[in-house]
Amino acid sequence: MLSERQRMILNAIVDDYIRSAEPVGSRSISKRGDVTFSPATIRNEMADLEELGLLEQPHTSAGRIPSIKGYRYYVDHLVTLDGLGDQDVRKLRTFFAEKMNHWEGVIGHAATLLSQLTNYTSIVLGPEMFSTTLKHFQLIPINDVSAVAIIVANTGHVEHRTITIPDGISMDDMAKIVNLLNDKLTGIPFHRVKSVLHSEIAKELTRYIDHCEEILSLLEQTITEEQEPKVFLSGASNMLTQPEFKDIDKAKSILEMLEETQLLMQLFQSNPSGIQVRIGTENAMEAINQCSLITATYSYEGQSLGTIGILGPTRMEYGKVISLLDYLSKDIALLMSRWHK
Amino acid sequence: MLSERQRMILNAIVDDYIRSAEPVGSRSISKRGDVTFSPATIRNEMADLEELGLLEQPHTSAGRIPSIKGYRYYVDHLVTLDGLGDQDVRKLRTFFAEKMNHWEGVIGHAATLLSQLTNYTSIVLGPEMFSTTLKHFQLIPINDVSAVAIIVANTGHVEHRTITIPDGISMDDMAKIVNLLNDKLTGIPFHRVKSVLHSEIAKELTRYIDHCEEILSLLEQTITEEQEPKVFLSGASNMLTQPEFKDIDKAKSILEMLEETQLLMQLFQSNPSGIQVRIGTENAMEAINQCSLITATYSYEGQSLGTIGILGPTRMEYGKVISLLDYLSKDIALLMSRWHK
DNA sequence: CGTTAGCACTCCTTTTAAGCGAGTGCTAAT
DNA sequence: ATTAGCACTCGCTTAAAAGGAGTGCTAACG
Repeated sequence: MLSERQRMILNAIVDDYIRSAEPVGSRSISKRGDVTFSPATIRNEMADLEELGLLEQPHTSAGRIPSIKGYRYYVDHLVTLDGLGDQDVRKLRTFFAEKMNHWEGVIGHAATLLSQLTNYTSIVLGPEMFSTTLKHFQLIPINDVSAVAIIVANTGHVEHRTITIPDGISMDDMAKIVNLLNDKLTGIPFHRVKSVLHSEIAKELTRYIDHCEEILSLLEQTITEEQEPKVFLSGASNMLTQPEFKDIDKAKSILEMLEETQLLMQLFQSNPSGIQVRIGTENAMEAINQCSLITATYSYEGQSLGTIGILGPTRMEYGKVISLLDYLSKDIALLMSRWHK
Repeated sequence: MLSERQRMILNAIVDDYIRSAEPVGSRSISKRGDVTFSPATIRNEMADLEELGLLEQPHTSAGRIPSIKGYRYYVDHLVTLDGLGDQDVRKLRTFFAEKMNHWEGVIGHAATLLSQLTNYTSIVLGPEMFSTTLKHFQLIPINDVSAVAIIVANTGHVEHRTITIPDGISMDDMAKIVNLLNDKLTGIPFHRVKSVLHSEIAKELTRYIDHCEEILSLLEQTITEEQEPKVFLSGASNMLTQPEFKDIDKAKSILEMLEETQLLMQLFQSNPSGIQVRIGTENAMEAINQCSLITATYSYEGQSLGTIGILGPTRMEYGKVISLLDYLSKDIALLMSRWHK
């Protein structure tokens, strides 16, 4: 349990360090105004806080910087969430104003906005189709051997891919298949599509058409494989602004990680609804052990759909970022519900 | 006009500098084996080459490095295109083997491949729809007020966006409009869609439906706005590997530029078919004045469709990159023609 | 007893100086 | 025409010195 004074001092140190990126000394805290004790007193408290593991010293005779544990305490107990400035609010308001006609637009724009407002890197995961239902399925022939399969979800989400039509399947057959699929699958949640495809559709299909196994597995692939969400990244170069990454090698390993979509999705794996803060080594990923990741989920009809997140140095403006993510995730949810209500 | 010996020396200097990134001295050239003259002789020639503007000296008593003009001469007259190693060829072969079912897959994969094989940054522009024709147009209602418009090109390219249905337009009306559009627009090249929409469609539409101006402009937007090609980027972090960008600020300004899709498209603006090399300040963009950009167009039925490119330091392995781009652009063209023949 | 002034000490950072060495340009010899 | 020899330049590395921010401890103060 920390005393009130210790908490004030810890708060002051974290705030100062977030601004300056340099170890904070007792003198500078004493001069801040909000902590009215002398440097000597503050030094004593700082020694205690260091013993508790909340602060560390880069070397003897340097100021203190917050440890991971220190940031954690700050985030859990001290941070103030007033962080949205006038400009920020104005930009966020215009977020609604811009006409967006597909979700990629919304999500991509949100990513850009986040990185611009924070000067950190933003990572945004597009909506998962898990809880959405199939609205429409269609095959459009391109030529004799290939067709475009188009899948529309009830959220307006569209996926498509080109498939090769197996030999021995006529145009008529295709039309029948499409009708059958629309009959049976419309309104079915995507995560159940696969089983319905196997149980009901397979039987019907064998009646009409030969070679049905082939086309069935093709459709299965087409419909089920595309469920992985898309990742949007913005402001990766902002990482280079941070003094902690002036070392090219550190910067490089982070940027390399950011380029691997797979890894980013791993990073977002366990996202409980609401806002989550992962500080430094609390992140599983080696490359971002000196970073903090703050994520917020956006949801539609109570179901959490996707995630927006900010990656920055552990020395991050937690207050500002948290309130921004909170605000924007609700905005996105609202925007999506307006579309599809 | 350069003498044979001068060309050998220039070639040796460029080759050496590309490998080492350090100013090349007369002594080290003399020891290479392929230029059998003494350092003193080589020094004389180097002084001449500097006077011609092909070499420069970072400071007195340093070795020489190629100037922009020097690289230009190297690329135009000296470079050897044998650059594809065994591994490279093997990886390129597997490019065809992977199953790709939409063009984004091909293009994205090509970008990854290029950056991995070269350790530079690759930029790839997806196919322009300019010369392609409309294959199918469809509106799929999502709910009472919105629908998804889907546009399929004869190349299998699919675009979609959500539109809001204006008041006073019924489902029947929509169906009529879709039929009309498919009748009139199928087979029409995209660049002519707009005018056809205004001339023929507008007349017909006024007969059936009120409020037609509104929906017409909506459709026009939908169909014409989506023609801008998509940009794929890979290996941006490779820039940080190059010693010339160990300076964080230089690296940052380049990475920032790479994040702006608009700028990248500008960069590719004038792309005559075939391979183009732009060295250093030959690039219009300030941020990449210390970079070289090599681009190759890939085409389909004689019409150049899109561009693949490599961005690296001026000290780039021109031979290897040029042959690689040449090879891959033809591969992509072949792959696309196989789909749609 | 909590708080604060004073002071010696630590250690990082910046500055200055010296020496090294790769490379050049010129001259004279081959 | 080519090459060996040599004095000279200048960036880079290493070493030493100066500077300074900040601490921990002790003793004095209210």
